Amino acid sequence: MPDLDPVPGTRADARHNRRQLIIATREAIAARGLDVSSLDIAKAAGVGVGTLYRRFGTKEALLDYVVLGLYDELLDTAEVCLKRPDPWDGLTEFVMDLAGAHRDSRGLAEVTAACDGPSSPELAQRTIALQDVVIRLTDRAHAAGSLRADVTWADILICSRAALDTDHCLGVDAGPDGWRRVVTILLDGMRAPGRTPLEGPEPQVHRAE
Amino acid sequence: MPDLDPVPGTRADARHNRRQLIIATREAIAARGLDVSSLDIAKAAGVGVGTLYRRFGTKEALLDYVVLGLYDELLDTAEVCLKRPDPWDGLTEFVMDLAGAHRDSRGLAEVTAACDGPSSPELAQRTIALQDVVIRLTDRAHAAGSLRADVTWADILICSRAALDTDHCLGVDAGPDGWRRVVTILLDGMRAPGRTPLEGPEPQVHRAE
DNA sequence: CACAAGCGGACGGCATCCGTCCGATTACCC
DNA sequence: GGGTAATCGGACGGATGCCGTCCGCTTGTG
Repeated sequence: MPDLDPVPGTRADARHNRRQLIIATREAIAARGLDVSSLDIAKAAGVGVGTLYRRFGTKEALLDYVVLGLYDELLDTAEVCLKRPDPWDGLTEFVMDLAGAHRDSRGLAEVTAACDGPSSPELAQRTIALQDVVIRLTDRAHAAGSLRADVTWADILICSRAALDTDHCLGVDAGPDGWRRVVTILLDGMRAPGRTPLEGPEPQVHRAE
Repeated sequence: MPDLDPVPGTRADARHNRRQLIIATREAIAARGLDVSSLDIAKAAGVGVGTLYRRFGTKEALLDYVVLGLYDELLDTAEVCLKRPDPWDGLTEFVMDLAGAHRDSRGLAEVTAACDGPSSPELAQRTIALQDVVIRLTDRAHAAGSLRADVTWADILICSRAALDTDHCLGVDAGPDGWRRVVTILLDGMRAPGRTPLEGPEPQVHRAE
């Protein structure tokens, strides 16, 4: 959780409020997505809306800052997975983690789904870094022969969103960890050798240059 | 598309407007979900809001009627799948169809995800009927030995929501039919014999009695 | 202890939505 | 073809929600 405060000349209460705002924003976008009201965030942080705008200038800026933190955590996890001795273990762990992160924060899920590319240069940089790690994870698993050949790294990313909305269906309740069953089934379907050939075009990449 | 008009004594223009409203509502909730404004629906139908309320009494009533139609279509597809000679083919076709239906109508996806049970007795009846067909589809596939034993019929329902939000992730674009790749991978993961055991509790059922 | 920095939340302005109501229009029956 | 009752469109009142500012009061700090 990035809490270093970039404005060291501020008073102690201001720093404290800044932190509370970040924490509250994290929780708010996790639960309700990016469409949170300034008032909700401020209330949850125990401050007035004025303080939010004084500390961050814009609601937008606050959200950007928090989302960037989430991306950085994602990168950390990904690099841990890359260090696993078994390529398949590393890949599956990553997919499970990314799926979990998406589920843990609706706001994060909304940002990774943005089809017009990242909103800020910082986010674009993290996106590319994440893509690179996923490519390496996938290459390793392909080389080891544990991942079916027709599954691309882009499929891996797409599939890690599959557990997003799988809590209920037609009266069935998957329970709090039900999404893990879905991801497990998916991963089994990805193991080499594949059985049903994947048809249609592979997912395409828009690299933000 | 259910268009029989339940109020035969009405004038021709009234019947026509009623139909237009139903069509417009279908398209509106497909694209934007259940949270559509009366004005949007009326505009798309080429009528005034007054007509909407005159024909259906409530926005709620109009939505209910349209959703019920979607459920009935779902039931028809399901029963077609049940008639396929190969149990595995029938099951996979159903999962693909249900996933597609969820994707085709955001409104339908919102209704099937309702965790507090169906809102109307009519919907509850359709829900149970659908569950019954899925149970039979699953039993057949289990009996034939083509579906791994630890996948339950409830898993089938849950998994048919997995393709709901899989269009983009971190700059990757799955394309218009990309979701089919996800479902295909899932179905491969469901084939007997399973490889990674499914842990955790099975999805639970809330039968609306 | 003085005072600058910081605080809370009321506020004006804007957008959206619901469901009603009424003057104008039109389908249908004779 | 004409009279009439059914129907229509959309303006409207009332309600809600959100943004970002502004100002009188509070508080940390040198």
